Amino acid sequence: MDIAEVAKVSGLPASTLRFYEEKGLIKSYGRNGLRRLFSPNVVERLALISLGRNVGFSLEEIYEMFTPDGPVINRELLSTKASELDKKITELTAMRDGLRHAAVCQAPNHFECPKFLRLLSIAGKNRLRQPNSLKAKNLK
Amino acid sequence: MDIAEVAKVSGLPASTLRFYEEKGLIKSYGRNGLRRLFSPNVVERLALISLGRNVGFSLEEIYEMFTPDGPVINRELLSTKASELDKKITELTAMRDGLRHAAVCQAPNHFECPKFLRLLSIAGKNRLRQPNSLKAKNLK
DNA sequence: ATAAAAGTTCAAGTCGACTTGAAGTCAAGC
DNA sequence: GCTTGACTTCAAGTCGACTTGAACTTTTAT
Repeated sequence: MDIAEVAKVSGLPASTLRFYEEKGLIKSYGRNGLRRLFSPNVVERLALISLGRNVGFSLEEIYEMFTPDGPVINRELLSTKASELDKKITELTAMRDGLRHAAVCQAPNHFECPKFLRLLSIAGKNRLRQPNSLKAKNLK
Repeated sequence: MDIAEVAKVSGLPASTLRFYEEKGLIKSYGRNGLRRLFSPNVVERLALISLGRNVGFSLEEIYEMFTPDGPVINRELLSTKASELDKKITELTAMRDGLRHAAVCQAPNHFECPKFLRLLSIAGKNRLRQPNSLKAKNLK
């Protein structure tokens, strides 16, 4: 397949496909002149990448998970990521239920509704976000 | 509370708190000299913002959902966002199950495992990502 | 054989969400 | 009353994930 065809069936712009190839996320198996040639199964891989992006993984995480060096699959990493998703599903669920309730709740604002607060606090099991610079700061 | 205290209990750097205030996501109720004064319930609001960020909402979405103009709450928006989360939960769940399986699967790579592919294709109900420029392009 | 369409590289630009730096202002303890 | 440290503003920088533009090459359709 040429890049335009992959773009069409994947829904991703050609620029993104080039960018992904540069990052090692996909591969073309050769060239026709200058033009990249892709095998059809790149489409499946792109679907996986897109799904990964949608669930909040960075390109780097996706690379680590799905581009093993040699025949070695990092099973521990996969389990870890699965657990992270599990935690996130809890948060999403709490937020969803909170929103659904807020949509019908008559409280003047969300913070005066105990039900809303309780739903959200479920996600609060694993509380507030950590600053990016946590590690660096802690060294001092 | 002064900004350092809010930073401490929220786990967010002061720079982020200033940034959020500038964006209208939080408010200080006044100043002591130059210094901002925050009411304690800003902490609760910050927890909601952090949760929102964690579930993938942009600051703008969070603003729209939780900073009503006047007493009007946009209930339809909240329902819509709840449904988006529902869809996302489906994706997260599929990815989680795919990863959990891949972690123990003996197939040489994930794309040769029918179970992995089937799990992911569940999320494929709502398929590939759309290019940013979809609308613009379609006008022509 | 030639011109348009489609592809290529590489550098620079964009966008959201912050962070960092410089330069200045306060308030609190000594 | 003065230093020091916590705060302030505002501009600029950063990072990830792409996108865009310019200059160029190759098909491909006429």
